[in-house]
Amino acid sequence: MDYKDLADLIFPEAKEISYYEEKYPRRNLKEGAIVTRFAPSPTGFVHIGGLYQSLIARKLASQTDGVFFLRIEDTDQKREVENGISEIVNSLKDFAIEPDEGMISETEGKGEYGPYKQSQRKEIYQAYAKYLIEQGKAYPCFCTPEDGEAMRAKQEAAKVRPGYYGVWAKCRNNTVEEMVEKIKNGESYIIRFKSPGREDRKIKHKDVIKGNVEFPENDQDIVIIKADGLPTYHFAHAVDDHLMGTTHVIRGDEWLSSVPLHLQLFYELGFKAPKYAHIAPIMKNDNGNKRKLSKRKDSEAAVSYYEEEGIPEEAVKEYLLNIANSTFENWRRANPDKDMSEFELQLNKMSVSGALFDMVKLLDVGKTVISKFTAEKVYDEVYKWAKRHDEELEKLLENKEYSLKVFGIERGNKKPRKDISKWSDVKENIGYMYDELFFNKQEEYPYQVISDQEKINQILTLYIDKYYDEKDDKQTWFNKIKELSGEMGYCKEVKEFKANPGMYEAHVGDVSTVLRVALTRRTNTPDMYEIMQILGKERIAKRFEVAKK
RNA sequence: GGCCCGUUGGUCAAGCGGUUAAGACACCGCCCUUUCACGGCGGAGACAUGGGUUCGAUUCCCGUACGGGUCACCA
Repeated sequence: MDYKDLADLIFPEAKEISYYEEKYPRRNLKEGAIVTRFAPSPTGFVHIGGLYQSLIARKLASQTDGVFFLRIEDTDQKREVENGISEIVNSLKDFAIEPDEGMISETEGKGEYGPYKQSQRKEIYQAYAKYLIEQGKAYPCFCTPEDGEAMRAKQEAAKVRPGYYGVWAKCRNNTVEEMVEKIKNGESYIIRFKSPGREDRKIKHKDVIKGNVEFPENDQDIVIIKADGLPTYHFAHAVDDHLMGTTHVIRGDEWLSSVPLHLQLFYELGFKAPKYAHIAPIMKNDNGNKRKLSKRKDSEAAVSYYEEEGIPEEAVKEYLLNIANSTFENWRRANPDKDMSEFELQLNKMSVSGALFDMVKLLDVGKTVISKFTAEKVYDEVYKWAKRHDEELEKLLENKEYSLKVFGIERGNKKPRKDISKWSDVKENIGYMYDELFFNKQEEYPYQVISDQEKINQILTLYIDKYYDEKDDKQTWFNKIKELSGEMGYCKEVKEFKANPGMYEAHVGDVSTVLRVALTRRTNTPDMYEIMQILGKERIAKRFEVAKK
């Protein structure tokens, strides 16, 4: 009886690993090409951190003519969620991050290195587990979960390091005969890796982001195949990333402390280890404490939040790129019109510690991004968003020709307006351009300096009857407001007004404010000349009548 | 608790032995011949802490404090 017999008894059906090594040949890519992946579990919505990782992975692969694939890690059926894969696929799609290979729907994948869903790779993992058993590098463990708990309790009481290692690894020293007998008696078991490591030895590792780190060697006999026959994360990671030709493992830094184990696994399996890039998480300030953005507590942790708010995907990605490489900001200023795909991301310039998520900054990026959109693009995006989230707005936007005019105000010039940072702002920002919204709302008129209704009525009447002409150019239009101010006894020039305090009751700006407020019920709007042009005299007159009450 | 990692203005961050310690967002003021936004100019605001090493430490070493991560048949 030897390890070979044991291996055959445990996995009689498993193929030789040479079969898989041939089936998945090394990728034929140019020197320096990065092969990487996003490997989430289908446990619910995609986290902003996941999007961050995929964005970085996608960029790196694209920059080097490499490959980016999507692998689904569904080895824990307990945590699985319905339509979990579609959720992930669609989220990436929403942000225009397209994998070259991997899952493309709940059930289908594309690419030569699949299946890309771990639950469908069971036989592969078992083949490699069998291979380890044959070499005496893995063994069946008959300890029950209850045994494990008891062991931990004992370790805790004795104040020793917890885990399945050394003298605590009861099943590691069973003879082959004992193991075979237990299996034949029908005892249930799992497969553990027989770690050759020693805790008193150090291992040095250079992480692409974190730099040099030093850890004790791994000496835990970790589980590689669970009772359900599926692998644990660690084992699946080693087998998959080897077979799929991953050159760079980009993942959250909660994995950093598993590196000694992973390196050991790769070594004992005879695989070449990939490079590791451990990304710091995106944090949130919670009452003065930094903590990871949490799926439970923080709505902004889910990428769906950004779609719901109407923050353009470009803005979210630019913001994320900002966090990833601070040089991005400079690049963007130097290249305001280039596509962000032209920016070259550098992994080793990524921050070692987690950045606090800054919504204010994101929205600032958003308004800059939107300011560069054409009216047509703004219209399309707002309309698309409204269809999903705002029926009332959607109806208004059905008048495309008119809406394009509205979105065209102060847009397309050198200094475009920057007043929209997300699509959910739109209704509030320009809703008054639509009569349906304007007249249906019972809002106050927030007059400022000139607030006497008599005076206001006088201004409105004079303006519409005597001064306003649709054919005026902007200068003439403005001169007329000055004239009106003069006629009302107000100062025609702001500078003069300021130079002679107390001399005038109000100035031309205050008169403009009256017009603006009567027209829009806002104290701040885009260029009033353009607004009037779009509204037309008849609608202006009607609004003034209503304002006069 | 053990083991790792980190700590530059409110936030994101350059700098890595000698700098007036960049820049961005936010904030404040002024200007831009009507508001707001944009833009321009200016302002306030930082090297966690104690010891070393050094002619000189934000930069190097050690300790302390604080923060984060990790110690599953979850990923």
